[in-house]
Amino acid sequence: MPELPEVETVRRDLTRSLAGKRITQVEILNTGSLKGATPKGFLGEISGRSFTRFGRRGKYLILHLDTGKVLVVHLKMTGVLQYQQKGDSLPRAARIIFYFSGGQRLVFSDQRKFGSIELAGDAGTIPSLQEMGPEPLEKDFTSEALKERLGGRRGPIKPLLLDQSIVAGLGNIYAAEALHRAAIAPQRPADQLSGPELKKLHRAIIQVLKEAIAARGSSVDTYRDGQGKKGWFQVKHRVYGKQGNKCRRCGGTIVKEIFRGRGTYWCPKCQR
DNA sequence: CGAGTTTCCTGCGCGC
DNA sequence: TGCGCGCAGGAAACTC
Ligand SMILES: [Zn+2]
Repeated sequence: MPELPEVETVRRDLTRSLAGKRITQVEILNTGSLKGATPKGFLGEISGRSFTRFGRRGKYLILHLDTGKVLVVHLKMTGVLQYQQKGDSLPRAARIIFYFSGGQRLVFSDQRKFGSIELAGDAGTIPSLQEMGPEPLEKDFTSEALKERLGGRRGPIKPLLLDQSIVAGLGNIYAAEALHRAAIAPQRPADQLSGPELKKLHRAIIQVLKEAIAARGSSVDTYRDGQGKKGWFQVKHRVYGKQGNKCRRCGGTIVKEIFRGRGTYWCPKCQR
């Protein structure tokens, strides 16, 4: 599942691959993957254009066109954006393909069709982007900012970490990993976290995201980077997907539980 | 406003 | 080996 580190890896890859390339043609294989324009309108807006800048906000990738318009991409669970050379084999789940003048292509594939590419005048017009919380790797994400965003909410901390309006870019993997590093149980009511615990959590979020970016993300399922290659942070996971294993901190057994309808991985012995 | 529930979609793993 | 079923999950849309 692409979360902040995976989307950031793709952003960096595409920045290198696509700079200065002109789009000659677009092929829409699944119209449901396209938002903000009809297929015909999309072709008209995109053909002949080039990408000028590659941004990210939370798990959204923002591709700026030379017209000033943007493509806002969300990979959701199984979306992949990969740059291919002429002759590379097309992914089975290819949904939208951008062709470039040199014969290369950018392929958006998405097995479960949850992801999308939205054409917009600018990123600010998209409601979910307007409501996005602080970027955890920016300077304004302080432990005070985290506390303020949690705003005395009484619900359990884990679902709140998945709420993009509280912190941008965390998903099931990195919420679990950050809570384990901070030794906080997923069920703990957010308003009962102490000052030191919030500081530890804040630090854990930043550290795990930075380490994951350095490892080019977690390829637990279908995730691939901008070159179609796997990341390797999954081998560094301490709780996510590690049910039945021993906790590296306390020797306890990692469990997987369904909590609030989501798979939740944690160590009941050292996460309190 | 917050909190809970449903929906989207399809490959995979499981049980028989 | 083959079949059918249930599961996984981010976030929008909905209800209470
Ligand atoms: Zn432990």
